[in-house]
Amino acid sequence: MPTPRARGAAPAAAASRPVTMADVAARVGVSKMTVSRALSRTGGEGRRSAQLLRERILQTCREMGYVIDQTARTFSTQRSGFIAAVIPSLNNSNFSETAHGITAAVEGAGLQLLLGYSDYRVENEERLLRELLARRPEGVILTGGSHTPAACAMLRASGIPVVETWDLPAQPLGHTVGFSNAEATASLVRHLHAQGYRRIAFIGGTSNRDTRGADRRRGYTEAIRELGLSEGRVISFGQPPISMAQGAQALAQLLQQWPDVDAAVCVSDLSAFGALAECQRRGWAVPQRIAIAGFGDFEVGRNCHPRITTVAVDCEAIGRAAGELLLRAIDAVRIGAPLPPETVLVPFHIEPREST
Amino acid sequence: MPTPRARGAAPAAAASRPVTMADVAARVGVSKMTVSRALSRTGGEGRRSAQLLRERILQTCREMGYVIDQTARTFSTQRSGFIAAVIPSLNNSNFSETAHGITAAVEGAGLQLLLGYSDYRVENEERLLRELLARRPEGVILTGGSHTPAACAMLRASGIPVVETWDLPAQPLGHTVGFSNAEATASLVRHLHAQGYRRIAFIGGTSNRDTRGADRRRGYTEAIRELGLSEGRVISFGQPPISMAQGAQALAQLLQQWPDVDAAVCVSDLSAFGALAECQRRGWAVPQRIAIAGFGDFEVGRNCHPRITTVAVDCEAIGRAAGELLLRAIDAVRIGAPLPPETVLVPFHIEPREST
DNA sequence: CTGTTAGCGCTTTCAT
DNA sequence: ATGAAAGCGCTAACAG
Repeated sequence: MPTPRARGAAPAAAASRPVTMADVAARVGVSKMTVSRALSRTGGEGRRSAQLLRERILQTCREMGYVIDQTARTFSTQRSGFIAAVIPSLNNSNFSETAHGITAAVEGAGLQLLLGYSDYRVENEERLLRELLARRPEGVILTGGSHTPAACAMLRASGIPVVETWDLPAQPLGHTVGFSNAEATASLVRHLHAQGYRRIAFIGGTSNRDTRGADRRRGYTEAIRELGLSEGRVISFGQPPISMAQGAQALAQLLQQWPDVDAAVCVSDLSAFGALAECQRRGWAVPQRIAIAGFGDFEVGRNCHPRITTVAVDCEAIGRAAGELLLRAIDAVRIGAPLPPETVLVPFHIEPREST
Repeated sequence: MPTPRARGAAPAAAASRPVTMADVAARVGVSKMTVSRALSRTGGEGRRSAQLLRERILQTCREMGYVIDQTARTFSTQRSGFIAAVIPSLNNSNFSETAHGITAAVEGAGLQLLLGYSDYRVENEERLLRELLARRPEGVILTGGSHTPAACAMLRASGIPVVETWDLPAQPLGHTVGFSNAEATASLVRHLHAQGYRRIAFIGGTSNRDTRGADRRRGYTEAIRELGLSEGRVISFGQPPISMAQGAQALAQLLQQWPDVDAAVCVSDLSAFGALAECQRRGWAVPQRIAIAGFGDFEVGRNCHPRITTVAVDCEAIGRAAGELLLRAIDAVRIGAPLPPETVLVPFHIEPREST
């Protein structure tokens, strides 16, 4: 049945309006439903004549340059076929590896990953989430456990499964895949203590914008206290994302304020590398004059000289686990039996290198 | 008008079905249209009573955790409200800055950016594009000028504006925002020549997966020839994304194969940094024993010691220009007067630092 | 200013 | 195995 407005039958010309399923059906001389079924059926058995018809339909689609309208399909089936993930920053190998892991986990299930980044701000996360949820993702993966009340409300109202990653929130919104940033940093401090370091400082951000950073500082403080070391050697710089340049600045400030310091634990490998480079610029031997440790096992820390002792986390595994958990949760919702909240702990380990 | 299936009126309980506009309308006691208008109208003048009603509607939306169904809206208006961009890699500050620039340019126009990454493979790009185009983006931004024939066909058939970035393709699909990677690398070689270097090598990838890398190598070769320097000093390593570790390996190979080399031009700052660290490990002074230059002005090259001479490109400007151009093209299509193909050249410059 | 009606392109359901 | 009708949630167009 041709629609009122004229639709070009030209094979692949940039039509003013895209070709619809009805156009294809009209051309083949069948109903829309037959085309719909030909496109969705995976290629079943059927009669010989049906097989041929199906082939003819697919061929016609190709000829006409027809691409199924996923927006209409989504609308009709109430299944968008994608999941949303919000990460703090694109330009951070930890999070981009996590995104890879998510992709790997969900692509087999025919779901697409839609990515957004918050620049480490919960307000941005809220805005992003509003836009993302408006497109009806089948599930959401978040980084960290800190969100605005409005964001939490939207997430709850959406009724879709949520996985929080990279952290162990006290009150999870749904499922969790992560580790204790505080515990990991405390392990690192204990490792340095075992190596003989006693005047250990911490270099990190000030704000609570980066809650993982704050957790790491807390882990440092707790370990220092527990080991009976002298406290208070904490240098704070500005807002995340923590940069190499900030690490360099912080190191300069650190050595001016506490010249006796013998080791610096940095909130990430990026700031650790900045601190390391600053030492090289000043001619201070690392680790002889001062030891430097980081967090996250970034490429730069594995490849610089000396290489940086760090806390290694399997970022891609976080993504894979989050993706798999979300998949199970989505299936569970679909059959009407929501999954009770689960927590997956991912392991971390200290990677001793030449910088300490 | 309540729909057949029961819908919980509970404020923010995890409803099995998301709240719809009809639910909100029923709660407020108006029609769907009034809610629709209250949500879409920017906040005009109107009567005092209408103002109050609008406020009450918005408040009810908030209370009920209502999020507009963008899929239905898209379907109804035939405007998806998003643009798609494909970048080679997430974990590359050049491309993530470009993505930032795109976001900055389009968010004012009420468009959302949907990001995909191809891992430097045109086949991945094609697959991604198929899924993206099925969701009816209003425009597409691509990285580079190399795509599969099928991808080009889909793009053309979609009839939506396309911008290619980071390159100057010989046969653009639509609009272009970029610079000549070959010319930029040639400039760098001429800069090194002016500094007195004569036995200049190139470290880069082998494959044509990274066409920008291949262009840079071509620029190197042309400049070497033009300057009458000795040719052939090219070390190639594996597949992109080019890594720091590959740069280190390549440097070792380079010095073994051509011990007389006095400068190395690397395909990116990442491989340049790997090469630099390898020199430090071997105790070879940079730039005295060998000078090292990179491409892209990455954070690591600005912060390491010595800092790396590089070709600086304003990546965010590429994104902004691409976003603005796409916006104009989308508007032009909407009024039925497609924009003729445009090309925007973004500037680059040599950033001399201590590594040369 | 507000309500009513009629689709957007597809799939589901039921009939043939 | 195929077709016809209904409807997913929203908005454009028109009526009041």
